[in-house]
Amino acid sequence: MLNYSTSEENYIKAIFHLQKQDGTVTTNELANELKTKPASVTDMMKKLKAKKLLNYQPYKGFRLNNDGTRVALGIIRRHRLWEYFLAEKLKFSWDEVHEVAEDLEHVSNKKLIDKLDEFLGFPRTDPHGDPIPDANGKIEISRKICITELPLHTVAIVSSVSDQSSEILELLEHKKITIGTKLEVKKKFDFDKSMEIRIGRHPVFTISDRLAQNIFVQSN
Amino acid sequence: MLNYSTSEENYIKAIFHLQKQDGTVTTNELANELKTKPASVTDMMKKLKAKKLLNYQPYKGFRLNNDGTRVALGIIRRHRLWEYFLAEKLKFSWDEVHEVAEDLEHVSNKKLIDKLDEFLGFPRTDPHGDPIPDANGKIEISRKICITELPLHTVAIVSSVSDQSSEILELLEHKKITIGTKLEVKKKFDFDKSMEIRIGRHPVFTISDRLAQNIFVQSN
DNA sequence: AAATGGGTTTAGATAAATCTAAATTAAATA
DNA sequence: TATTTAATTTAGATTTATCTAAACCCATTT
Repeated sequence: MLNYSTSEENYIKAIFHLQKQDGTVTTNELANELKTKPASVTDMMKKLKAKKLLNYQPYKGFRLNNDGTRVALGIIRRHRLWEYFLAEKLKFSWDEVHEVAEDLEHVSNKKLIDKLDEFLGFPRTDPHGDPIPDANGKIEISRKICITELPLHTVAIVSSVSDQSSEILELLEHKKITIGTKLEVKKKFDFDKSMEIRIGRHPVFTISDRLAQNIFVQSN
Repeated sequence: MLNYSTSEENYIKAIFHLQKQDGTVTTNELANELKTKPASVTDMMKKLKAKKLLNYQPYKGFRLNNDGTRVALGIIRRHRLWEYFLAEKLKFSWDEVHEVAEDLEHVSNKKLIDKLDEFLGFPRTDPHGDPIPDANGKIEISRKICITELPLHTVAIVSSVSDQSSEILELLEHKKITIGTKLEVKKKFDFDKSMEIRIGRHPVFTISDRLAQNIFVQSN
């Protein structure tokens, strides 16, 4: 099991998150995601290609291969276990864990992570509702759909939120939407794609399309 | 509170440990400690002097000033809290925690460390018996003496071991010497400075001077 | 098919941390 | 005090990760 630099790991993780399903990732997308410059991305892609972690032909975009995916899942496992630890044991609030885990995830001692996993009782999801890969890199494919796709008047349980900036988390807290919240979409407006939702017996209220796109529910 | 690179932190910590009491640290000592080259040490000393963390005149050795000491105590606090966490919560064995903590200590998020401290119940010493600085950088001055200084036939309690290589810890484990062990020096030999010690009602056995110099007991 | 323009890559520079080899200083010795 | 030697510093090179600016590719549009 080779070790990768913090910078390499950040690139690998970002590619994993961006490549979703079948597509490839472009230089600009990645530069934007990592708040770096396209030239830096190209340099790193050459390096990761040389390390055989991704498929990359100049001008054609890139995609993690099997080895790269395995590495990415290891990083995500560390990140999500630390998030769980921070929320569950250290009582960090939901919107603070991501940032701290960004640093902790780069400490890559397998025994540490496996023992942490055991200490935490082998949690299946992190505080945002995202599945945690196991020690072998296996991850539950979460059958989740965005509430923008949810039929009207159907109660569903919030299982995760995708954007993990503290801004969105602050907003969700204000609206009292969290993992496990039961909600129902009452109305959608074509004009701005905003929607009215209801939580339990509380009055109906409005959320923007931008926010709705980041809220997911379990679809089993 | 400024941030320092992993490399800077390793230098600061090493100086702190080497400078003991009143003396200064030399370039070679530090290079040896950090397994680096004297030229690299000189470069870093210029940098740390520019950051006003130490007193340094070319060819005269160096010593942390107040700010440098404060930074060092922060690093040591993080290191020892993680060691405690690893031993107490993750059930790492005594001789494994140091190495893992070497990585974790560089994650320098004050809130993380203060919450970890609280979660652990504000431990006073790490698994090696060394005191943990509090959130303000206060550290108990441990009144400990080396067993080489201990008068004969005086029972004392092992409170810490200084060298934290896995080699010494393996040897201590074999000899059944650990923090809290009650022992008594029965005989010292001038020739090789080896000594015979007794633990509880077990038969007397010999330890080398090299080992003895790393075993400390509380002297209150 | 030629031109345009956005996305991408290359070229060359910079900063951090390290190294080797050479020069320098200070302390010990003759 | 002059000399030797060991420790230390300087000079210059290397690696990693980044940047800016210039060059390049290619798909879409005239």
